[in-house]
Amino acid sequence: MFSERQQQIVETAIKLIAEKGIQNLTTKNLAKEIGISEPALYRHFSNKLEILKAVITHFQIKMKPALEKLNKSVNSLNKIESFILEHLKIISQNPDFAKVIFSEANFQNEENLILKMNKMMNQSHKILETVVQSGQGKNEIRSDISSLSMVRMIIGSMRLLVTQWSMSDMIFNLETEGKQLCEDINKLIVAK
Amino acid sequence: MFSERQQQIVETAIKLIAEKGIQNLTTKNLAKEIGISEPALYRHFSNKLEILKAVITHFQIKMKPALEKLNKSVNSLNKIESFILEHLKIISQNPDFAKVIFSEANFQNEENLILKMNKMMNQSHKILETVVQSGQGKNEIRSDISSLSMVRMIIGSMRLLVTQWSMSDMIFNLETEGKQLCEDINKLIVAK
DNA sequence: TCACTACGTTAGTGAACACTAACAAAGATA
DNA sequence: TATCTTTGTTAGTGTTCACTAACGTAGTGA
Repeated sequence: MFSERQQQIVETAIKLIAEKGIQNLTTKNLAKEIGISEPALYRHFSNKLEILKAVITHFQIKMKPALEKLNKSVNSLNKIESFILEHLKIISQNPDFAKVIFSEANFQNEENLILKMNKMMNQSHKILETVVQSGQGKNEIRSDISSLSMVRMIIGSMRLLVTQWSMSDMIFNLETEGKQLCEDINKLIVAK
Repeated sequence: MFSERQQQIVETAIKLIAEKGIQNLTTKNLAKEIGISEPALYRHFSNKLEILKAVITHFQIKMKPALEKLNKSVNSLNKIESFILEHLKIISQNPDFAKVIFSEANFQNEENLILKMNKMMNQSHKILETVVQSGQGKNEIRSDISSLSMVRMIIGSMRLLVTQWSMSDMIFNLETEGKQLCEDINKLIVAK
């Protein structure tokens, strides 16, 4: 789908945003970082907006495995644990993601980009909500709490963990800290 | 501390950011929205960065009451409920806040602004962590979960709720939904 | 009355922005 | 060999950016 050069452009764009925010993503900086001229960028993308769209598509592709691995578990609690840890694994392997992926506001000025980003997020939330509801049905997860609140707590704490990791300049191990969070979530939501 | 005109500038800046993101905050747009000329802005702030600093200070001032009301409760669970609901109350009264306050990445390009923003956030987190730990000591809150995880879940779910509210164009009632979340958090963390 | 301060204005600055016109050269195809 | 496509270059476009110089004027206090 994307040529090698296109992938290089997208990955460099993410790197630039991660370093100094969206305002650091200029065609000049992008071309310089790659080592080509500005007009060369336009041989691979028709304009800057297309590059940003490709950035989001890139996230979608990279994050997909985290959702696919859910089905390897049978138990709902294991599925939730897998959901969290697989996401954290991918993010810790691609540290630049952390700075960009949860900052929806970055793309706020372009209607299309927000929609694309929201769609991606909502998809994840719905999958997790299905898992929680199914777990409640099978009496693996406590049923006195709404699945909506549970999903908010699981995803909310995961996102905050990533934000803290990224803002602390990756000072702690994301996956280790994630396992601790998983254990604690597990204790809270398991059915008695 | 801030003159009336300065306050008007800060509030209009927040409005512009909320509408179309940080890239919509230009001196031209700001002056036009207020109804004065661009150079007039510079009679009240020496440059644009000072305006952004004032935006964060504005948040600090507006959010302060949410922390002060904590001491009106004795019970730890009530304190946590108050922490969440007072924050949500202020945000729902100032809807523009929602779009701006949790988008740390917006200010990523200016070292000083990130520090100022992080400091504000960490202060909140520490206060809440103290409340949780004290609640665990008094056996009001279950002690088999680390206070760090609890704080992450409470603040994480609260932030996600605000993000969802803001991204859905305030389609639901933030305070009503917040009360439901509080109830569910309460059930999860109360000591048995 | 006169000077000073506060707060506006118009008209403009250089720098940075996304993007383009025109051309060059290497490799594949006819 | 001749032509076309792909992918790069240099040199530039008009627009927008934050910010400034110079000036006007109403209100205040000596």
